[in-house]
Amino acid sequence: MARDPQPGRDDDGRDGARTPQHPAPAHSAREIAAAWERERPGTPVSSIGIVTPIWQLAKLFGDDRRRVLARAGVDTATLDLLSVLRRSGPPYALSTRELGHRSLVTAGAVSQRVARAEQEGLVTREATGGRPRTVLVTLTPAGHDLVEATVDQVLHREAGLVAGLTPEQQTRLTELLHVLLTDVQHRMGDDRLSQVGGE
Amino acid sequence: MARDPQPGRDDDGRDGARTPQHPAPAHSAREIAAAWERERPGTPVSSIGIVTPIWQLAKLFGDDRRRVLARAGVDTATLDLLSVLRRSGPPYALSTRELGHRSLVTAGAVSQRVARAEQEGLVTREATGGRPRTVLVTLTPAGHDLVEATVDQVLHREAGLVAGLTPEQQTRLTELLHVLLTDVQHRMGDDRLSQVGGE
DNA sequence: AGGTCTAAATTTAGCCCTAAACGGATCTGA
DNA sequence: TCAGATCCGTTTAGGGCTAAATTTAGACCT
Repeated sequence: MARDPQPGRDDDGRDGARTPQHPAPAHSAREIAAAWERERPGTPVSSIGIVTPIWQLAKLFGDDRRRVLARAGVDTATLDLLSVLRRSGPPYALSTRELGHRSLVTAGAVSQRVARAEQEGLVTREATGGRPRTVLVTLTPAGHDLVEATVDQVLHREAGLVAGLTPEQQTRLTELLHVLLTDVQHRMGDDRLSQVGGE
Repeated sequence: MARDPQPGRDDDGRDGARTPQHPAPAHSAREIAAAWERERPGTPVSSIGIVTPIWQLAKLFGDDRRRVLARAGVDTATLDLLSVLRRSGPPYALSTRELGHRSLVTAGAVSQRVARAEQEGLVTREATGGRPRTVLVTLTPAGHDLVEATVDQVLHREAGLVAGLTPEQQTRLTELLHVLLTDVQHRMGDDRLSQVGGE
């Protein structure tokens, strides 16, 4: 969720963003937590300061990346697939199972991504007689070229977006995010924890 | 259309494992950056330590929230809409424009969200003869009840997910995320910056 | 060997979103 | 007064994803 507190007084009203359609504002985690406290005293707001900005940043980064890649005629899901293969090094081939693990998407999503990329000649798919049934996805020269032509653009752009933080802040943020991510992955592993926990 | 939490599925008593399909692993930002360096020396990897974990955390939190809410028969987009209205306080009404701003989605998405929620009797929509053409969306008692019945579950669950960080770490992370978010929003405002800049 | 079990990939149904085209009403200026 | 510029909201086209059903081919057992 992402939202804000008060309808009335505000500060924006300036400039008209050029970006496609959507607006920019979106209110801060601080304001959202305050609004819950005001409307529903006792609401457990402690996680909002972390979860909300993470969600908002992911949305902003994701939308931005999609727009940058649209110019190159690729979509983010395809570039993600190709990048994973490219990064894995020669022979640039992985099983669909491995692809799902590394991209955090379901097997069905991998199947569809690969089918689209194969259609465009960016990867090939071959059934190796693995144990139960392993399918190996391999990067084609065209796929390799596409990664080379776009990945620096994306990373360079994103480096610019986080450049507002000092090197020390970037380091500290990276560390904290790493700790949180590791811990969250661990907790999700043992789900059935409190899952919903009721009141 | 209102959907029930967990339909029929009763034939098989045994279950317990909850996680639907997808795996857990996913490589860390550190490994990803190292892989790019190894495969393509010179790749601008400086942003990976920040952007990648943010993206992964948003995915994990989002998937988790969707599963928690599915039990209550709601989807995340609808709860987001209802929450924004609920938090705005009496009379629990906002324009579609304002809704888009606060949820970071396009006008088209707002239109669809409201249409679905209206269909389920969670909000009402009325054209006020505002300036150019303003549509006011108002929370119904049913919508209000749904928020009350679910929002604590979600927030409580998420508080548990970030509980692995010490209070000091949580505070520091909240601060850094806030700074980064503010800065990124500012930079996105003056787009046309380097946009693609690449070579 | 033959029958079942199981793991992996694919297919299907349904949802949500963005971008762009559209529809309508207000305001502006000649 | 009327054309045109604007500004909003809605609609449409198409993409991507999850969850669940389905298919497929080794593995295991008797």
